[in-house]
Amino acid sequence: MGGIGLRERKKQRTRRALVEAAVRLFEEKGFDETTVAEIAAAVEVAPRTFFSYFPSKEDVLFFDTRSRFERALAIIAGRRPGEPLVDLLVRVGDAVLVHLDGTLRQDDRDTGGVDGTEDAEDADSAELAEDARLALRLAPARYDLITSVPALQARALHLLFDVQRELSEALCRAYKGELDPIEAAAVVGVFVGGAKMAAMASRDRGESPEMIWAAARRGVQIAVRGLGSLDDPGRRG
Amino acid sequence: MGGIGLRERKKQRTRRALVEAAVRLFEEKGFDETTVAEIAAAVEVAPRTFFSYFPSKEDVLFFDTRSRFERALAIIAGRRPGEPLVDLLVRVGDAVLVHLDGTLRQDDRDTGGVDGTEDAEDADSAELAEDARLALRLAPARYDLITSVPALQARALHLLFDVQRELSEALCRAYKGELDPIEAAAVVGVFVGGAKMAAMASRDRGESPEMIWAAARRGVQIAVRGLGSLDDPGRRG
DNA sequence: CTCCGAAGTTGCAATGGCTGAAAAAAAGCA
DNA sequence: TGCTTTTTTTCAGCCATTGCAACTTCGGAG
Repeated sequence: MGGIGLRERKKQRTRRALVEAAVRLFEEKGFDETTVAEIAAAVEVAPRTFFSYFPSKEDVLFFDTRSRFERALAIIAGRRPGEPLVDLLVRVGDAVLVHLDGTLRQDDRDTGGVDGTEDAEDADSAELAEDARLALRLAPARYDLITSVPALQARALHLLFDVQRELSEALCRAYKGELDPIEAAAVVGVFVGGAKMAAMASRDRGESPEMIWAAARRGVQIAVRGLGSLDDPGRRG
Repeated sequence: MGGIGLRERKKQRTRRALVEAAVRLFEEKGFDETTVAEIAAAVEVAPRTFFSYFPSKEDVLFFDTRSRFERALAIIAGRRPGEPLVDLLVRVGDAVLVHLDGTLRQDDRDTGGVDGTEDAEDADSAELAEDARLALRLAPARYDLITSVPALQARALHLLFDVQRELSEALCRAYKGELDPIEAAAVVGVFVGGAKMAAMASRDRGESPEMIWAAARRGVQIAVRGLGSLDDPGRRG
């Protein structure tokens, strides 16, 4: 069921056209001021069709969340033997967030026991690369929108939450015997929570992308060392 | 502007009636199957009036979030001199989450420089107590709804996110010179993230309320000790 | 090459959340 | 009681989202 054939190709093209039109319109007129009908019209599709591609107006902005996230799962499943928890988490974080190339390069069918027939796999990875290209192009606009439109922020948080759950399970599996389910969940929550809030705080202060990234790293560092370490008198020394 | 007078009292009564009717209907027929019109009808108000009390159908379930959260802010602002970060956070967590009494008792206008005239303050705290009573009564239903209805879960996550931001700022103020804004945000993210995901994992496994609470504590513990501590060979000893 | 079935698209109609504006009712006050 | 301020109600309407049935297109058999 992967995807060859004219049909599938056309579908993907429409999907991306919808994403692109949506982002452009959201930027130009604002999210609330843009109607689904307008997005559909821009792509010359019936409004009804929009909803066969995306479950809601918000979701069009998260078209690649699933595949991005599956990379993360694969990395966890492919834990290197004896790899310490923190190292693995950092690898996952980098892979997911650097989000630029990665999918564009083609050298990483490393991990996870996945499936796929010959043709289908080629077609799929082509689509994946195309999606990555699109994501790259839309990245700044998307970022602005998600951080400034409440409805999109809410959607993002909810998606992230669900992702975290699945990551927990994967982590638990990868560290069977070392982490119980509760611990695994806590680990993911602590890690993601620290990075997320630190980055957000940095962003709120109007800092540059580099500084936001640095803030996220500091957040992770605090997660790794533990809150207790902040109480030590005479740190910063 | 606090609230004495028939007018204000009536308003609060209507507000609570809306909450109560909404929760009852959501439980009976499901969230999606309940219309705002029905909730309004149950309280004998015009549908339009519902939206002058709550900005959305979801928000009716979070009627006391704001005041609950303000307690948290007050506790942070009232940091005991020299109190270690972790201790304060635990106090905040307990105060907010035990959520049962607390507001019902009347012995805690301790912290934070707030305002209020004589009468208004009395009236307000009466309302607060009434809200707490209502919250207590609705707690189980509310819990079920929020954890099972996606729209409500999303709303809860978004509210929590905004709260975390403000908590970060408060923390930064309470530990001026000890925590910079990024650190403060990371601290809150790590703490809340750990507790949240651990509790959720416990819940997902169908565990009892006590175990969920215990899980949250373990999440906090991991947040405090740091992820790094989990890599130490021979913990669990 | 043509015809069939699957997959996808469209149009239509309806539901229901949410909003703005202006009229009507209630509460507070002189 | 008569005037002012708040709230509620009415009314009209936008738009997201959905179910359904008709219609089109693609891919593959014969």
